[in-house]
Amino acid sequence: MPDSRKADPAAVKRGTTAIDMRIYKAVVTAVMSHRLPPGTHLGEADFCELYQVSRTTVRKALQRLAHDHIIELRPNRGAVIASPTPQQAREIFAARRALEREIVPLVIRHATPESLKQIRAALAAEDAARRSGDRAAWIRLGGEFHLLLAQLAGNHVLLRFMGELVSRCSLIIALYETPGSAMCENDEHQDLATLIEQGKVKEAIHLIEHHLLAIEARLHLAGQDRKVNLAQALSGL
Amino acid sequence: MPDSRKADPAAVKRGTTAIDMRIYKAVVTAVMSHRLPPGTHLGEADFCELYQVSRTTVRKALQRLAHDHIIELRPNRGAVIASPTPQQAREIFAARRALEREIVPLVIRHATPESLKQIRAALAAEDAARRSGDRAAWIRLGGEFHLLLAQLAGNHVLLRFMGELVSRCSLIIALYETPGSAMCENDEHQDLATLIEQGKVKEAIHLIEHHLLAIEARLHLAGQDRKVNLAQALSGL
DNA sequence: CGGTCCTTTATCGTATACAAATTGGGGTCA
DNA sequence: TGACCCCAATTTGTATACGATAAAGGACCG
Repeated sequence: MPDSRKADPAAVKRGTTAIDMRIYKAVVTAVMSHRLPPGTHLGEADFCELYQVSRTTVRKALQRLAHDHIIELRPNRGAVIASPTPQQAREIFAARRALEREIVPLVIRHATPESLKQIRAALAAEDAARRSGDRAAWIRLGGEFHLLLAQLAGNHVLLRFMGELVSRCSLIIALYETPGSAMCENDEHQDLATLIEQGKVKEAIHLIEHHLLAIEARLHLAGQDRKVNLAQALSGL
Repeated sequence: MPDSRKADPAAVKRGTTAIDMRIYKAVVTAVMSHRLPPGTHLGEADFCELYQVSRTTVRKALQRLAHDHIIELRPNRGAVIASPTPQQAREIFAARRALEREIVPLVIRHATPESLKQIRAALAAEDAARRSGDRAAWIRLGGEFHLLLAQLAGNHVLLRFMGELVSRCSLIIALYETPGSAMCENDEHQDLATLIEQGKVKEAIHLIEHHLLAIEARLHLAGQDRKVNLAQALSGL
C-alpha cells in the first residue's frame, strides 16, 4: 500500500516542495528584467493556471514576495508589483551603500582564482548582453553582478539582504530612470573588478560608493509616483 | 444577513485581519526574551488552540518567521526555533556591525529632543528591568534598544533588517553565551546615548563597534554546528 | 440628463477536508 | 534477547469550498 503510486497527480507532485520557490524566483527575475513594471496587478488565478497549482501554493509565494517588499499585498484587492516612493528609494540606496561597503573588502579578502574567474565571466555576459541589444538581460545581469559580489563575500546574510535591495532597485530604476542614460555603467563594473584583482581595498570601496551614488543621481526622485500600464504586465508573464 | 455573526469565532474575529502578525510578534518577543530556546519544536496545532484560528493563519505566520530565519521549517517534520551555527553567528554579527555603523550617524543627524527622550526612556526601562531582576525583560529590552536606534535613524529598510538580526542574535546568545557574563552592558548603552546627545559621530561609531565586538567576544563560537542544539533543545520544551 | 444607490460579479481571506509522510510502538523471527 | 519489519497514529502539505469584501454596472430618482 505505501508504495502504490497514484497515477494522475504523480508526475506533477514529484518534486513539488519547491514550486512556490519557482514562482518566487520567476517574479524576481521578471522584476529584475523590467518585464513586470511597478503597479502591475498579479492575480492569483493566473499563477494557478500557469503552474498548475492551487491558490494555497501561489499565496505562499506571494506572501514571501510581499515580505521582501517586491510586491504589495492590499487587503481584499490583490497583489501589485511594488512602487517604491522617492523616500523609500533614498532609504534603499542608503542601505545598499552600507552593505556594499562591507561586501567589497570581504570579496577582496576571500578572493580566489575561482572567484575572480566568476567575476570576469559575469562581466563578459553583461557585456555580451549589452552589445547584442538584449536590454532585459543586460539590466538583469547588471543587478546580478552586484549579487555575485555579495555571494563571493561569503556572508549569507548580506547576500540575502542584497537580493532584496537589488530587486527593489530594479523597481526604482524602472520608475525614475531618465530615458537616455545607461543604468549600470559596464565600465565601472570592469574597473571595480580590476581593483578587486589588485587588492586595492580603499580604492574599491570608493569606487563602489561612487558607482551607487551615480546610479542614484541619474534618477529624478523629485516627482511623485506615476501610473502603470497593464499591457506590459501580461506580455511579461 | 451581513450582521449575522457566527457564535464562537466572533469575539476573536473583530478587528483581527492581522492575527498572523500577532503570532509572528509573539514568537519574536518570546525569542528575544529567551523564553523560546533554539531547537524548540513549534506544532501548528498548539497555535491553533492558543489563538483560536485555523492552521492556514498559523502557517502564514510560521512562514514569515522562517523567511526571517527565526524558525526553521523542515519538510514534513514541522517547525523548530532556529539554531544558528557558529559560522552563521559570525556572519550575523558582521552584518550587524555594517548596519549599525550606518545607523549611528543617522541617529545623530536626525536627533531631536523627542528622540533623545525616547533613548533615555529606553535606557531607564532597561535599567529598571536589570535592577528588578526580570532577566527576560532585561534581555529583550537590551535588544530593543538597538532597534530603537534603527527606528530613530529614519530608514525603514535598515530597521527591518535590524529587526531580523537582533532576533537572531538573541538565539545566538542563548546558544553560545558564557554563563557568568552580562550580555548587553547597560553602561555601554548609556555611554552611547551620551555620545549621541553630544553629536560625537566618530566616537559613537567606535563605541558601537566595540560594543558589538565585545558581545561577540563573550560567546564561545569555537565548536562547530554539530553538537550545539540537542542539549538545549530538550531543556527548552 | 446626471448623480446616487443598489445589485451583481469577481476576487480575496479563512476554514475545513483529504492525502502523504514521518515517527513511534508492537510483533515476529533469528 | 536483540534486531528488524510492519502497522497505526499523529502531523504536515495541498486542494477545495464557503463567506466576505470591494469594484462595476444598471436602474431609479432628482
